[in-house]
Amino acid sequence: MSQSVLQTLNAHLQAAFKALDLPAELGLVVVSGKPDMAPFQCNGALAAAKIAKKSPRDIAQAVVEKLEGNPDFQAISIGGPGFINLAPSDALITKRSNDLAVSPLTGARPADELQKIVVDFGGPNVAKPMHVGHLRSSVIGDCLQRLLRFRGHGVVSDIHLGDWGLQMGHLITELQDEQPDLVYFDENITSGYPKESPVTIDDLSRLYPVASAKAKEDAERMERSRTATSELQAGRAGYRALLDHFISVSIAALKKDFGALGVHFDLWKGEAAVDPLIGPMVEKFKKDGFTEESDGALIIRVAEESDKKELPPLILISRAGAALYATTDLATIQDRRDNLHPDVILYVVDFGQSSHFEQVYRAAGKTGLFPREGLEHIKFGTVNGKDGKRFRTRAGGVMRLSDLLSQAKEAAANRLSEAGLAKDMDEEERAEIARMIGLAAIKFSDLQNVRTTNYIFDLERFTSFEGKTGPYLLYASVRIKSILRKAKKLGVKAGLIKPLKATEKNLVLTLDSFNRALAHAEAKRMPHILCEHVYNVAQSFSKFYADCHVLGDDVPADVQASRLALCELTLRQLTLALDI
RNA sequence: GGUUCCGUAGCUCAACUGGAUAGAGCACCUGCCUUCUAAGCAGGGGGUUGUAGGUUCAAGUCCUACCGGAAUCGCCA
Repeated sequence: MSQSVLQTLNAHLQAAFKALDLPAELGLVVVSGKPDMAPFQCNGALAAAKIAKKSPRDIAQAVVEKLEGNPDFQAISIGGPGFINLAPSDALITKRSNDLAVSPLTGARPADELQKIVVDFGGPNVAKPMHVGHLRSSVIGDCLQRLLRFRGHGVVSDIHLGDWGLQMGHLITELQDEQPDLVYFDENITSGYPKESPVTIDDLSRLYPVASAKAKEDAERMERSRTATSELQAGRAGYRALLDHFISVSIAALKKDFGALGVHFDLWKGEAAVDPLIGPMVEKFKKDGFTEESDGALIIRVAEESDKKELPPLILISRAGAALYATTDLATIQDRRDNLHPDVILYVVDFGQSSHFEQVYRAAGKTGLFPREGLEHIKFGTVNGKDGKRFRTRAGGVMRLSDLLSQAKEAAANRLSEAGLAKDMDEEERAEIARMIGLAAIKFSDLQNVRTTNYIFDLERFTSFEGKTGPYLLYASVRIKSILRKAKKLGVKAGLIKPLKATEKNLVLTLDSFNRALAHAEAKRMPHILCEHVYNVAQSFSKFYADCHVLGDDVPADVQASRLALCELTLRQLTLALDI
C-alpha cells in the first residue's frame, strides 16, 4: 500500500528541511486553509525563521529550490509571509487513486499500536425509562466502539446497567406499599419465589418517580428506601429475587430499544454483578491503609496538592452501610482488570459526572487498582431543550427513544412519497427504507457535533433531510448505485482511474484523507471528525456528479471506465464509513 | 460563594491544537431537472470570534481580569 498524497509530500518537505539543517518536524504538510490556491501547505518556514535567524521568505525560497524538479509536485509557490503552497502532480494523484481503488479498506490502515479497550456506555437505569440523554451516550459510544474495532483494537463494550444502589431501594419499598402481600416481602420465606415477574417495565417506570418524589419530601420515607437498599446489598433473599426480576424485565425492554437503534453491546453486565467483589475490595483498601472513617462513613481521600480547591473524598461505604455509585465503579474496574485485561477503559457518560469520575480514577490510581492514565471520561454535554434549559425528565413531555425513532421514520416516509422516490417498491420495502433513513438522520445529527457542553436537542434538526444530514450521505450512495446499475446494463466496466477535471482530483484527495480522519477521530475520541470526512466525501462526489457525466454518449470509453472506477471507490468508502 | 466547562453569521455547529481573507448546514435572495434520483449543483448577502488588556513575526485558539450561560460542590445514580 502506498502512502497518501499528503504523506508523500510531507516526506519530501521534511527531507528538504533536514537538508537545510532545520528540524524535520517543521516540514509538516497540512491541508491548506486556502484550497483555491493549493490543496496543501507547509508553514514550517515561519517557525524556522527564529532558529535560522533568516527571514521566513528566504527559508521558504530555499526549501522550494530543494524541491525543484521533483515529479511529485505540480506547483510550489510561496504566499504571504512565508507559507509554502503545494500542489501534487497529476501523476501522483493518478497513482494514488488507483492504489486506493484496489485497497480493500480504501486506504484505511490499522492503528500503529493496538490496544485492548473496554467501552462503557449506554448506562441506562433499571428504574428510569430511556430518553434522549441515553441516546447520546449510546450513539457516541457505539460509534467509538465501531471506530476502534475498525482501527484494529480489541474492544469489549459493556452497557453497565444501573441496577444497584438507592434506586432499587425506592423500587422495592414502593412496590411493597402497592402490593404488600407479595411473598418477596415475607422475611420467613427465603426461597421458591415465582418465576413470573410481579412487575412489567411500565410498572418500573411508574414506581420510581413516585418513590423518588415522596422520599425527597419525607425523610422517613427516604430512610425506608435506604434501609431496603442496605438489606438488599446484605443479601436479603426476597429482595434479591425481586432485583433479578427487575433486571430481566429491563433488559428485555432495553434490547428492543437498542436493537432498533442498531446499537450493540458485548456485555450486559450491571452494577449488581460486581456485588461479591465489593467486600474483599473494601477490606483490602482498609488493610492497605487507604481508607478512613468520617462521620460514620468509610472514605478514601483523593485530594491532590495541585488542586485549587480540595476535591471531596470518595465515599466507599455510606453511614447506612450501603455501597455507593463510586464503590461499584471501583469494583467494576477490578472486575474488568481481572477478566478482560484492558489497557484502556472509556466511559461515555455525560459531562455532569466529571467530578465523580475524577474521584474514582484518582482512587483507582492511588490504591493501585488501575493506572489513572488508562481511565478516560468521554464526556458530552447535557441535553437541553430549544430554550437552552436542561431537558428534564420530570418536566413532563419526556421524549421516549422509541417515540423519537418512529417520528423520524414517519418524517422520512413523508419525504419519500413527496419526492416520489422509491415508488417502484412495495410497501414493506419502503417502510424499511424510511426506517433506515430516519435512523441515519438521528445518528448523524447527534454525532456530527461533539461539543462537551450546550447540547441542544431539536427534533426538527434530528429529522431533517436537507444539507449536512445522514440522508444526504445515503443519497450520495443511492446515486452511485444507480450509476453502477446503469453501467452494468450498458456493459461498461470500471478501468484505470485518470482524474482529469478539478472535481475529479478533488474527490480523489478527499477519499485519500480517510485514514487521517480515522486516526484523528480515534486519537481525540471524537466521532464528529469522521462525520466531517464522510460529509466531505459525499459533497465532493455531488460536485463531481454534477460536473462530470459518467455514462454520456459524448464521454470517451476510457473516461467512462475511469469515472466508473471512481464511483465504485467512493461507494466502497462511503459504505465502510457509514458502517462505523 | 468555590471549582470545572463554555461564549464564533439571525439559528445549529466547524476551524486538523498558534498560521494567510474565520468555514459548513439551516433560513433568506438569483440561476440550473426532455440527459446517471433536484434529499442535489452553481452563485449572492450575512462576522470587531462576549468585553478589556497581555504574550509574538502571527491569537477564535495561550495568559490575566471582568460580563453572561451551564454543570457540580461527602453519604442519589
